[in-house]
Amino acid sequence: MSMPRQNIRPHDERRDERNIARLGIISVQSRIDDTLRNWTAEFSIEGRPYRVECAAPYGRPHGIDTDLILAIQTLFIRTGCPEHNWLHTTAYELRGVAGLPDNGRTYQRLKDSLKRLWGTGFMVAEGWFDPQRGRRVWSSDSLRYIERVRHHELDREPEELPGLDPSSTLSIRLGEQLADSIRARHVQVLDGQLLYQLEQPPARALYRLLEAHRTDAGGQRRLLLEVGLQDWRLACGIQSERPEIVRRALQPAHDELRATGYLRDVQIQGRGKAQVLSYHFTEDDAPDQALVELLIGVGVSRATAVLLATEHGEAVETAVAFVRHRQAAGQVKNPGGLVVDYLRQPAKYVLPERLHSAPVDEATRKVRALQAIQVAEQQAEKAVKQERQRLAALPPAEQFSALRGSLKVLLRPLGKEAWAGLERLCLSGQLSALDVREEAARAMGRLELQSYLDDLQAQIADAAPD
DNA sequence: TTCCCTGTGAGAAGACCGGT
DNA sequence: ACCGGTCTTCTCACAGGGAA
Repeated sequence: MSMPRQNIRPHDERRDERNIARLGIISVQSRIDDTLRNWTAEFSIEGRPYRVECAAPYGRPHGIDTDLILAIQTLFIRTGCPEHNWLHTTAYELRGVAGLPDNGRTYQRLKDSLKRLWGTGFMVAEGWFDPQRGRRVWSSDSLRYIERVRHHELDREPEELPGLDPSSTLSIRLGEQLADSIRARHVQVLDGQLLYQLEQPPARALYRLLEAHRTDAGGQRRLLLEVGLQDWRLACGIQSERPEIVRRALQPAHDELRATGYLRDVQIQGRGKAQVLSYHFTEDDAPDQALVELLIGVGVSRATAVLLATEHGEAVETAVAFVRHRQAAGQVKNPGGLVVDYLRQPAKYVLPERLHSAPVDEATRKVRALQAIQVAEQQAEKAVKQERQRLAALPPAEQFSALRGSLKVLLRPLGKEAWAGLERLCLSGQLSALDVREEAARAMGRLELQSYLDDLQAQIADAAPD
């Protein structure tokens, strides 16, 4: 059972760690030879070398695995990137954020996908950009997308990854480096609207890959990306070495990305293995990319953000500041909508005094775009705190019933009798359900759940002599 | 079930190269 | 410059099997 949080709609932006996205671990192909369990790729994009060695006992990740890893990272960031690296969610929520249809087959695919992602381990040599030190680290390291997957069924003993169903509760522990890198803000923002428009998984995967590679070390998004076919084949995880097959695999994705306006053009020059692909991105007419990122950060789609930044220029900063101010003061149901409305009809709104600001220079603006991400995360944290306050104010019985689900998951090993005892203590107010849940969650994060449960059991036995 | 992605192979066309 | 041999790459057709 996850903490109540702002629901993510299909059109909201997705977050994605950029280092690993560049490695091409997840193939853009929709089908793949799953007998291939080990592979090594060495390639170079925009002059940056990459070397990856992978083992995937359940087959190489591909197709919807991209959607899933985006959903996992997005949800992890929304819950404030907890230090224990666990994401507690449900198969239903994950499916929704991944943009997959809600039917029986999806849950089977979700299970397969999680297994592939969890099973895939990789050694990365070179090309690891350390955001803390602001430079590339030239060492090799073993990484994993997902460290553990736990699936809890409320009334059944846990099994190893049993079949997922919509009501099941799912806990995913992100790989250490992945989580650390996300915390260090080495993330890219992907346009949910665009992801939603792209019908085929290869097109979505290619969009993610292009975004990761088009951004240079300074954070600037290039308008042209030129890649050698051989390098790009490895970056995309296309298995065939035949140049015409590689092109054929990319063709539908190129068509889709052009049709949605993300790419202006794709040119292919040369012949055979010496071919070079030139991706021409649509010129964002917005004079300043930071403004666009700022808007996306409050939930505006990329297309709309580009439009607004073009039309309104620096007023965007005031608008975003206004919405942040409103958010901090109370509830804003739809921050994206409020920003749009503010920009279109500023007369409707009264601006607080301190938000009237002088025009700022380029550097300040970039810093602010970064801050916007941090602010969004602080907002999420704040929402969690507010929810905690609301729960704390409830009478014991109501508090218990509100938390019943998550307690049941956390404390499942207690057994029926102790559970009944716990219920009595919580209902009578002798124990606070909220405290119990928080302590249990903390204990779980420190891998000390068992000793906590033992303590709790003793407490229950003392308090309720039969 | 149908659809269509992907790998394979045949044959044709092109690129490359050394010899005349 | 021309030729012939060889290797690469392209187009096309087709089959298998995973996705919807």
